[in-house]
Amino acid sequence: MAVTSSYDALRAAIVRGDIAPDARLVEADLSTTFAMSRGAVRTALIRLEQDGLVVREPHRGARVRRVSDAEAVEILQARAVLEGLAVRQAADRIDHAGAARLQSCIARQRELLENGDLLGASEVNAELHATLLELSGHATAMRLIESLNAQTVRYQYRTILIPGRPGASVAEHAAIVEAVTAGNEDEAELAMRRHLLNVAEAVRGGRLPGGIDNASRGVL
Amino acid sequence: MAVTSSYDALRAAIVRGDIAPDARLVEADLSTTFAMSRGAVRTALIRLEQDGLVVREPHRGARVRRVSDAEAVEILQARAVLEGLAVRQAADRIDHAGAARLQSCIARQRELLENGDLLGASEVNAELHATLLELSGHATAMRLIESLNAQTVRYQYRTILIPGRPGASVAEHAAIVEAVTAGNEDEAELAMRRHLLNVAEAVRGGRLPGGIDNASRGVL
DNA sequence: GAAAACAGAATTGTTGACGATTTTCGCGAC
DNA sequence: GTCGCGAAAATCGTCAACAATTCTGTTTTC
Repeated sequence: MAVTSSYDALRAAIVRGDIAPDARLVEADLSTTFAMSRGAVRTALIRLEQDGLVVREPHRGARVRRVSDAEAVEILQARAVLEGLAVRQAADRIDHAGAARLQSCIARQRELLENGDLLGASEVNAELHATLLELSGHATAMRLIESLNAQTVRYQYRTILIPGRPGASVAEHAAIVEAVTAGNEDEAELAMRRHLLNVAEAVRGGRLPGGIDNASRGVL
Repeated sequence: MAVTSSYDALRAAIVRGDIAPDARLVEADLSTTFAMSRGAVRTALIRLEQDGLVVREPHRGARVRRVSDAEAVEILQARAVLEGLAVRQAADRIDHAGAARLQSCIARQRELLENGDLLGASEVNAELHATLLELSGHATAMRLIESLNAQTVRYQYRTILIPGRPGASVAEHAAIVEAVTAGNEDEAELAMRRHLLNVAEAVRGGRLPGGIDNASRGVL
């Protein structure tokens, strides 16, 4: 079984939201909670800083980086064009097996949504994006998108709570999959960009109704 | 003034090409040549690994990462869409001062090229791209592109040696600047993508001075 | 003569302790 | 009451030494 390095463990904790933004990351504390030497924690923090998940100030320690709403929009814009590139390439080299996997995602997401399972639909959402990336075979785009996505998972749960957004999302996904399976590169890229720019717009403008904002912020 | 950290010094040496790809980076050696503690060198290597400039294998040390031709193409494709995003935003918020700076780049590049100064033209090329990024104000795109560019500077000198490429390049740059100064977002993005995908095509097909066959492929 | 086994060298990884810097907190002056 | 000031605590940064691992060259054995 995978010996979870201090890096992986810390990364997962931050991405998952177990550690809140701006929370201090004291090397000594982490070394005890993760049962690892301070040196190991230190290198993990350095790597995480380069990942953009952590900020370190000299002699002042590390904190998990808070990404502002404005920056989340920027990140989604970058993802939009990069995933556009990926699906373009996916459309170019799509085969029957790949198409089947994509269709499966769509079907399951639609079903989960009809049952009101927002969380499950969100998971399938991530799976769909991951599948598209894998089918693209574009290692560089994959690496960049993975890195960007890690910084904004916190926002996933906010956008999915915006009324009407899940329904629109599934329609947009269907359009992407349709274009990819048809081998239509231009349309695939366009559909992906539309989709992610819509999400960006939701983050930018779509202030969540009332107190749900704070609630979701604390939750994950 | 700026105490060049071990990280900056090593990074510059690798990016500049002073240290060849696949060259071993022994911590003890580096610590003496850079007059810094082994610990500092160690953290620098970790950061560089996360940057994608260095690979480290357990107990086997670090080497500067060699990027294959295929990967260089991928990186240029990623840059194409990201810089497309950047110039789109630059076109949105362009002003007189910014337009003047861009025109200056074009004029100087054209002049240098007429005098046969390929190296100078290449420098102005980098300056133009940097200026466009700065004018876009898109911090995220800037960060990503900077990181990608550091990995492929080695290829700059190969593409510029391909007959006909510098001339085409200046024309493509002019098209980009024209679209940006005109505030035409769609055309700016398209022109930038055409430009960088042409460079990618030159890297892919143009095995050094041998094949001039790179016709502009239908793009987007 | 070739392959396996072994010893020595080279290099990385880890640990613990110590120095440096920032932050915190108590205390006195105004 | 609060503002400044200094000492103590907390925390990071660095260093040297040691352990662990891989590499290299030599020797042994078949």
